[in-house]
Amino acid sequence: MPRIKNQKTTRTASPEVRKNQLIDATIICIAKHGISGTTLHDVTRQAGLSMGLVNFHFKSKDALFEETLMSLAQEHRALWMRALEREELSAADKLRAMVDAQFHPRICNRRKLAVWFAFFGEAAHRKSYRASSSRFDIERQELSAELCRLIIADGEYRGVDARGVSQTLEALFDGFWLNMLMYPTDFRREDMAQRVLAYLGAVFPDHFDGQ
Amino acid sequence: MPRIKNQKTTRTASPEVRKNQLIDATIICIAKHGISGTTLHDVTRQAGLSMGLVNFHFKSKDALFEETLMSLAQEHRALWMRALEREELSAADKLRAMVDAQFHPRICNRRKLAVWFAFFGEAAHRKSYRASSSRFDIERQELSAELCRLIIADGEYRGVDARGVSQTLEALFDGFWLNMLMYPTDFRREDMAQRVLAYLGAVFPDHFDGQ
DNA sequence: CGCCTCATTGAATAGTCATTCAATCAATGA
DNA sequence: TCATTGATTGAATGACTATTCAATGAGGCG
Repeated sequence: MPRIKNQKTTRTASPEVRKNQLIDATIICIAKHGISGTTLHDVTRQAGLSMGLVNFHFKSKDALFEETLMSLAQEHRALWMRALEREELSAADKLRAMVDAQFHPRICNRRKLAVWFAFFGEAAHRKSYRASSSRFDIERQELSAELCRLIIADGEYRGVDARGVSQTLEALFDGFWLNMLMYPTDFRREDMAQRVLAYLGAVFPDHFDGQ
Repeated sequence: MPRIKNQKTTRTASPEVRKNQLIDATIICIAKHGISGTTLHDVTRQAGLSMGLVNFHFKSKDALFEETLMSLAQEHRALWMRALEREELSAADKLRAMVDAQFHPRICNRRKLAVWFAFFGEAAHRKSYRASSSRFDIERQELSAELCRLIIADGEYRGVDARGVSQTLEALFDGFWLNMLMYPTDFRREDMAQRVLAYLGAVFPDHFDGQ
């Protein structure tokens, strides 16, 4: 197998490589020890680098944490965005794809969920964390409400509120995530997408039939 | 107005009074500064007491935090338990009462929600936090599943899974809580109970009619 | 009134940790 | 080869904080 040149282990590397390396290490450390228990010593050891590097590549520990959250949020967004850009899909199929994305193993696993909720726990009193996640959350909320509107029009559903359904969806996503993190044996990843689809089936029976 | 004797401000007070005072102060501080940002100096100042008192009344800062979480969990449990103990209520009414309890202003307010999620954020890596909340969560999960079973039998609903509905309910509770904390203007407390009832109406139309 | 018990105080202690920085080292181009 | 640039190291610094404890004070009881 031919190696890509950049992957050779050199002592020095480009800032971008190092930043990603530190962000990855931060995710592992926060998942293991939480935000309050994660020290720069832990992070740099996990990354196999020396202490001073964080403050060389990032303005501060806080900045590292912010970029870590941002990186999670971007990864998440990229996943659900891909489905929505496929013009050939119906509104219902796009919504189905959003559900799948939400429970995709790349973002919906123990480690990442632990980090998400570690940040949510701090978000209440840290504007910057709230800002990072809210930007994409609002965007997704609007897109899913729009999809619901299309489905309601298409199925001529009476007494169903698009905004209500999309907010309920959002709550289901977050709530299942939390319970998967806390009670992984009761809330298994493979079942959760089905649970959400069952909800959609109850609200939009013509578009999401049972099972 | 006659004062109750114990409320007189004396320099010394019973350990129980002091512990509650410190727990209340802890809730305020965690809501304001998060778990990592809450120091014993903050807590004791908030409580109007001196630094050394925490380690006199509690084994450690950690123990104070654990008892704070426990106190939140107990308060929560007391609220939904009260409804379930009223034998004259139907299963559907009991479920309705659980929904109301979940969004009761005494527990469902910005301050308390911030503290709940601060603890959830740490729960991933702290067994003691997980244990505190899981004990009651599991109890409630089983009770709500039992209520769903009764409703399904009573309404002869086909293709509805009691466990699935109760897990979905749990996710809705947690998910709406999180979104109320993060986006209070979009997710207003008064509407959230309605959203949950709308879900129940979609699943059990004969027991929870629209509105 | 004293005495005793126990809550309370806050300064001292010991430990942790983010951040800084002078020195070192690798790579690149002249 | 040498010089320059920029990444890397890790010990030193300084700030912060949980915990301890000796001294103090209040309340209750004989």
